[in-house]
Amino acid sequence: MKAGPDISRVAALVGDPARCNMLTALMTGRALTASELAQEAGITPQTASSHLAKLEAGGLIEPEKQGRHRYYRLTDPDVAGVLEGLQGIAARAGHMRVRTGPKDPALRRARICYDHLAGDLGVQMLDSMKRQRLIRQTKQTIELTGDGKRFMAEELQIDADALTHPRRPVCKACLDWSERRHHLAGTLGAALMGRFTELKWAARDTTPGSRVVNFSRNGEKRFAALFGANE
Amino acid sequence: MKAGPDISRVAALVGDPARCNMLTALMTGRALTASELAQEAGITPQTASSHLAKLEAGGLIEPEKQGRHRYYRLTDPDVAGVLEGLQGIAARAGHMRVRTGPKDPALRRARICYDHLAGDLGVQMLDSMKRQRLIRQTKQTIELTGDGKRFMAEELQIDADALTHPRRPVCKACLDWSERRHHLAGTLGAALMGRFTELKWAARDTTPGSRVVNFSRNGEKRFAALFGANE
DNA sequence: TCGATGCTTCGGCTATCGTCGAACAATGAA
DNA sequence: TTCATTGTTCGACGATAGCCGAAGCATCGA
Repeated sequence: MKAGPDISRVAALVGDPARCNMLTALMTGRALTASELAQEAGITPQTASSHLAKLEAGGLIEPEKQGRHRYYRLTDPDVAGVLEGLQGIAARAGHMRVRTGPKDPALRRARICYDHLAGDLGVQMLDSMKRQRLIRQTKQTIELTGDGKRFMAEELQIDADALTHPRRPVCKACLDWSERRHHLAGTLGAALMGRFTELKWAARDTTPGSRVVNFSRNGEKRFAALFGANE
Repeated sequence: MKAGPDISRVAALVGDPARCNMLTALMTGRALTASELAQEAGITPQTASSHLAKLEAGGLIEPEKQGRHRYYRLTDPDVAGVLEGLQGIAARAGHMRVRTGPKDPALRRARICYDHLAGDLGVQMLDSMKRQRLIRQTKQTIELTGDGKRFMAEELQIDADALTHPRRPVCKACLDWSERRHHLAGTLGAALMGRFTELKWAARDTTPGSRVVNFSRNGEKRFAALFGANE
């Protein structure tokens, strides 16, 4: 009947919200593990595994085994191109992001993305660090400047040199789910989140499975002093 | 919990086989009626009506009322672009729709892909143009060489400099459905197809909705003289 | 060797959505 | 008017596919 490539099968892969969240998370160009992607999509690892297998079979993503992790990345810049094209059409049709709505504003403000801070405050922190020249962002990589290392040591007692890891970058830009802008990931992002917790500036919500991060009144003040929007 | 420009909703629209058939049928650029599209998709008019309403709401197609008919067309060349991109990905993944078979050899030989020549002859033309160094293909882009511009002007009276378009490239490689190789798209591809039609070398099949392109005896000879396989 | 972690497979539940029959509305022609 | 054609709405059915709990591999570290 019809000849040609089966577009609909590929489109259907992108058509599922969970898979779509995974794909957009991968649009940074960086590879993410299966669990990270599951968290990004807000689903359990089992479900994610099923989705990832389908995306792989559809040629949209490629796996790379490293130890017991499975890193996935978009197979091709063309895939990202198509996703961008779809974004354009969706935007034009007014299908803009259904703001998670007042349903869970806390999740938009601050949440855990794997092990680091995401949401409005996460994005704000990365912005502020750039503005204060604590980090330098070149093409694809981010690294701490000398000022940045001093800042981490003096203000937050974080030894930047101790953060090197064989397979994980110290700094990494991670596309924010709700904000559509980058926040800081990598071992530094994780270390910062850990320090915030230790200092009792912030704590993960006690609801099991919740990714919300609650800042204390004092914590919010101290955070703003370091990474405030008006720095 | 979905955020982001809602690309999954748009993708899901394309993800249904019936709707996808309608969209590909519209890639000729021609407007088709609701019943024609229903037939093209192999579904009843009731079902088609529902699908068309969804596609319209999603901004993928636009209706135009004429008497008791409703003509639908793709809203935008960008939509066609995304569909082409999906074709490319699907083809790479080997998700071809099986029926390419000997079912319609004419369709495999020459057909319209949106507004340019596709099929065996389309692939052959691009190959020949490369061989004659009329175009230069770098990493991701294709462009006309000086020789190419002269060739277009002298042999086909096409002013290459007049083909620039704000949102569409002059040359673009488009993965061919049946051949699994590239043919020439972009404004140049469209201009060439237009010239072939004007010169009466080729004509679109008169069957409504058909994408077959019929070459005249003379047209085939002239085409072969310019883009023959043994050039 | 033992546990811990990351990921996958399996089975069953549920909800979504595509599908069509039937009836209805709108247009055009006799 | 009356009829034919085109397209839509409504209701119900059924298959597809997403989801998770539980269990099973695989890998790493000790």
